[in-house]
Amino acid sequence: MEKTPTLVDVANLAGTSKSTAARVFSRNKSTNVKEETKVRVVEAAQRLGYEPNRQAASLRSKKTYLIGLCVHDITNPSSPSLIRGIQDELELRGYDLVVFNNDWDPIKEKRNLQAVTRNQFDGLILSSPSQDLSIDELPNIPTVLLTGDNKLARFLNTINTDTAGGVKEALNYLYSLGHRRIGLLLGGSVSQITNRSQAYYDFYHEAGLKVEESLIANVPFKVRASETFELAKELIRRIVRDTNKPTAIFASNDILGLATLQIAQSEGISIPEDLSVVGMDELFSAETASPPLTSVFKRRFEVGKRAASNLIEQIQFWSGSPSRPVPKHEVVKCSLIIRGSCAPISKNMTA
Amino acid sequence: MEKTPTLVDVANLAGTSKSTAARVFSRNKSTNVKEETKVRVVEAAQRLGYEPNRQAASLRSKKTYLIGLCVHDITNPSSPSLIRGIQDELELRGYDLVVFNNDWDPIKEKRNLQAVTRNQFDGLILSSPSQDLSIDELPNIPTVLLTGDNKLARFLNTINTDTAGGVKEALNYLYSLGHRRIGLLLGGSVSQITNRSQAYYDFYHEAGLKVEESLIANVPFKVRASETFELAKELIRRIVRDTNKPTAIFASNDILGLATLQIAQSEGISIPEDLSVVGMDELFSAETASPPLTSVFKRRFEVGKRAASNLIEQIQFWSGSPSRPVPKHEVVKCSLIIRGSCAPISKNMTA
DNA sequence: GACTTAAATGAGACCGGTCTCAATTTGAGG
DNA sequence: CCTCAAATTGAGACCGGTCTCATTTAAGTC
Repeated sequence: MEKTPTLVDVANLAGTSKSTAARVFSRNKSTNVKEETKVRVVEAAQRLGYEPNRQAASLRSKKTYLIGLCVHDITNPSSPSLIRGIQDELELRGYDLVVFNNDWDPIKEKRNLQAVTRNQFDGLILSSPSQDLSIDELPNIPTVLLTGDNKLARFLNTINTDTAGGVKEALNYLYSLGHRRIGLLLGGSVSQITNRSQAYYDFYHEAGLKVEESLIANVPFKVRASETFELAKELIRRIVRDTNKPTAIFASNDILGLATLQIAQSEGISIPEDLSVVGMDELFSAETASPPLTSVFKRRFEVGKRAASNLIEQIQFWSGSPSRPVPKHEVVKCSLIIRGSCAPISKNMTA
Repeated sequence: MEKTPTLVDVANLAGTSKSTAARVFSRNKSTNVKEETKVRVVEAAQRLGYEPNRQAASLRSKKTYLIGLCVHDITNPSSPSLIRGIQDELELRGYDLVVFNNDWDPIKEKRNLQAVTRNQFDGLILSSPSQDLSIDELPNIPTVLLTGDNKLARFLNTINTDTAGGVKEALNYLYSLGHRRIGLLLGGSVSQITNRSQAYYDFYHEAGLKVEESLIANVPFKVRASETFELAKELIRRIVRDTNKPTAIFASNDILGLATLQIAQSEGISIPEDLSVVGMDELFSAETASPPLTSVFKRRFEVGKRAASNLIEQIQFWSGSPSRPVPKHEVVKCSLIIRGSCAPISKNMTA
């Protein structure tokens, strides 16, 4: 039927040249078009229902206004708020976002990066690429990395959560409630585990306490959250049944924290009276748990916003320069959300 | 500095014409290229690190291999698995997905639709557009609708969850456990509320029971899940303190179900001994709650997959025809996930 | 070997914008 | 009214593929 109108159609109707009409819709501010002409063009466009064709535009201008994001899995509870932060920031600047899942699979990761190149995206946000990804396997476009502990951090801007700080804040809080024997549940990737256990050791050292290795447990990583959850329950049951059990537990992610809550309840341990629990990640589940789980909030939304604005800045300044600029690294502080899963230590706990 | 190689570069290196080289990378299967030539071209491409430029391709072919998805909010707990289903199905067909949030705002919704047009997307999935959106405000491209109760359903293919069926299944289950006085918690959009309360009335009618209006409560809709959660708690507290309280509660979404769990616990009502609870939506939180919440699973992932494959089919068959085809409507059945929040009715409940 | 048909390749227009550069118009100043 | 710089406008190449159509080459057939 009637084909979609093009810029030429608009120009004809408005009685100007294609060039002038183009200037009306150009993103480039420095276009000089007489007010009267502009009005005529806009009206013509309106009448025809004209909408600029971005594919055509980007072919010449090399700008697609599309950004790629590679995460492990959008289904992972920490993804949505990150993505939302990115989207909100991008929307302000007129960019759209395409999300890819790599499912922790390096092969898939590379395929996704290829798609990024093929689609001529203007920028890329990498949530946590595999360690063996090298810089020249990346598309040569502005990029932001969301993990500090990756080799690529030597080349790319990073926005990173201060998890170590968050761990310390949580431990400090438990310490201030009188807890001295604090269990540590570790999980996730290797770097997450080392990072968090390091913070734990540091805290104990600074506090002048001795670490009891029996209080530390490591939950093997599983892709599916519910599998992790099941595994964690087994482990926690053991810890909690131990005669020598801790008075508090710091779970380095909310899944572990929630598992602790559930196990405790099924074992007849009441929380927070008999055991204090702190989680990390600030999932919605933490809020709805019974009791609501005190948790270290990683502010993924904020991370997303910062990543996006950092990226746009890069896009604006990088254009033309031959090699990547010197990378900058930003850190986002965590904050502790206190809810009902912790209590001061009581007599009957210090058996 | 060395600019990215183009098809012409590849053709030159391979010693063929641009046309022949193009055929090697064409998606169109019916391309006749001699095996030997093909190898030469592929090798040349490899050597140059050539990656086809999709913007250029789509300018002429009118195919962008991009699909748009409009949801309320990616942060909404039911979004991620839906999106993942769509992505997985699209990936198989070589399409990528751009997600837009409308935040329940018709203005934003229209802006998003404009972006869909501007970007020349090949297809569109509308999660739940506002009721006052008319068919000619939509981009004239293949579209799938994910709500059956919208005016647009007269024009568009829909994939819809059989929520009414799910409600009945849940009520049936409670009935089979001996429950006769089942509370109903309603929430969400108007259509969701009418839909589910209708199913509830139908069930009671078919079972030959009389509905007690005092057992039905309506939680006003809030954008933020945690606000809904707080509101719900107030309401539930009232129901549960009532001397004439129900023996079971069906919450028409998991947020309400979880709120029930939390309130019950804080009121000293133990679940499932004193009160059975069934939720709906199958959030991860339902699994991690204490006790784990029995819930009607809406299979959003499946919905997503079906929506995507339905859309692709449309794209393949619709091409060229002047007007939209006669819409087809698919329904995805719910399934009840039984966990620990329900028990058979006991003597002391039937006061 | 000539003839017919299918397979493979090449030429060049075309998609709908952007971008550069030249041409035209406008406005201030003298 | 004339001059000159600044503001507007117009012309047309260009981006990197796809698509159509013509041409060349290969494969059968008798």
